[in-house]
Amino acid sequence: MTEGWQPGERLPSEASLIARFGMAKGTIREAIRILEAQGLVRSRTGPGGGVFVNEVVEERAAALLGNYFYFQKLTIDDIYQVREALEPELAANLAGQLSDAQLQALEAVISSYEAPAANAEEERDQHVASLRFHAVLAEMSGNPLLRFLIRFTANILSEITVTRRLYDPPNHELWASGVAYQSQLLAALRDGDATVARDVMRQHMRSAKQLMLRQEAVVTQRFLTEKGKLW
Amino acid sequence: MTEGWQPGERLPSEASLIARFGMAKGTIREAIRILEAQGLVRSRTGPGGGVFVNEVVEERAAALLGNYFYFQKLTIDDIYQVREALEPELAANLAGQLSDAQLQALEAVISSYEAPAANAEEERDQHVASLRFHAVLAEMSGNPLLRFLIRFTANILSEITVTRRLYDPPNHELWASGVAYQSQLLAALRDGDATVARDVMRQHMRSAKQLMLRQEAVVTQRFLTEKGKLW
DNA sequence: CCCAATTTGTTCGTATGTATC
DNA sequence: AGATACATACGAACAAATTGG
Repeated sequence: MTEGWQPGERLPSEASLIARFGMAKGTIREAIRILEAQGLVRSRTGPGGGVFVNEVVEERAAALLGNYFYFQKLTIDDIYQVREALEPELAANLAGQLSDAQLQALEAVISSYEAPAANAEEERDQHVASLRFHAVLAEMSGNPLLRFLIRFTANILSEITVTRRLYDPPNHELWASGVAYQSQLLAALRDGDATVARDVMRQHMRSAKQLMLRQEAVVTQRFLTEKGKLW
Repeated sequence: MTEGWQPGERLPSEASLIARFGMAKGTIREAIRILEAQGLVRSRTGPGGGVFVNEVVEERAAALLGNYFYFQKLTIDDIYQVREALEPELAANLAGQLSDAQLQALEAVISSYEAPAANAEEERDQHVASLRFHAVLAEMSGNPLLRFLIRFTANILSEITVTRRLYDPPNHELWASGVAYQSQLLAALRDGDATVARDVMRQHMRSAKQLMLRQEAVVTQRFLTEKGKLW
């Protein structure tokens, strides 16, 4: 950071770091691992290889933050309290701002679960896909903080849904109301009506929270893994 | 994680990990460093020492997440959009829930900046302390996610304020309105009036945002003038 | 206060894997 | 196909820190 290195730039080779700091290879390598674990650098072997500055990607940041909440006892209530605050804000923010291509992308997500699920596996996939709607929507926000937080919370919920099998037994009510709210929301976004978009999203959150609570409030006692990831 | 180890429990010694995985000492140590960088373990030398499972602490989680936003270039607008959504929710949530001791703790924070600052250094400290009010308030929330997010955003703002010297020149208006809003908020929290608490906090956020944006504009102008860059 | 045992921390030399030219 | 320039891995030795006798 103090050197002002940008993503893609190469750090000095192991050999030169050894010389520069007067330390042994093992020590230097441990230091590099510390940076690598944080997602700040990546290393490549071979000629032209080396250690390179890396822009921390969302997946890594979310996984690292997930480690923190592995030890906290998050409830469905906790997560939805935050979602109820953030999601309507996002909806209002994006109303009238989306291109036709973006609106079509959102429609495509909805269409992936507008038909009733035939079995438990499909039910699970639709559950995850309906949370993916929010991740896709957040992706369209110009606010990196809001975007990250909404995708992170949706991801946690997706994790809980999959690992705790909250999709089983099938909840037709949750499925139907979710599709209805998201369709209404899409219309409001297209119309550019921020107030309606905010209200619909707020109702959507409150409704989903109640239905999820009914499926049973459960804590996250698990690392975020690839399973159930939205990206 | 798969072994179900809890914070405080000891991992196998380096020697046994070397034997168990059939790898060299350096390789095992790099693996441990990866866990340590994430805040998941800590290691101690000496007899009775070793590598221990560690509950990821908030500071570490915030620092790791901060690495992500180091590359995302957040604006004052971005941060306040999230604060405007989350802080009123927290205020409403805590109304009527705080003990006398907690209310007094909040009063103590406010009192640290209710007298006008004498110089720039004091001005800076008061700026930071007024953000600390929100961190202390969030600490009292039973929602770990909401608590973390509010403390994280307040921390980012505190950093921006200090590194970009947003406290200079002194802004008497920001200082006075901040104290007034926080005092009103405290009264509402004591009265247990969630609606008023939410509204006061919302107003506080909107006001603070406007004033911060004005400070930012001042800083930008000063920067451009100092550099002699005109366009 | 010192010594011995235990465990992580560091060093150095060597060998291997991998990607590029 | 082979030389080269990197990171990766190994193993043995030594250093430092901590605890208990």
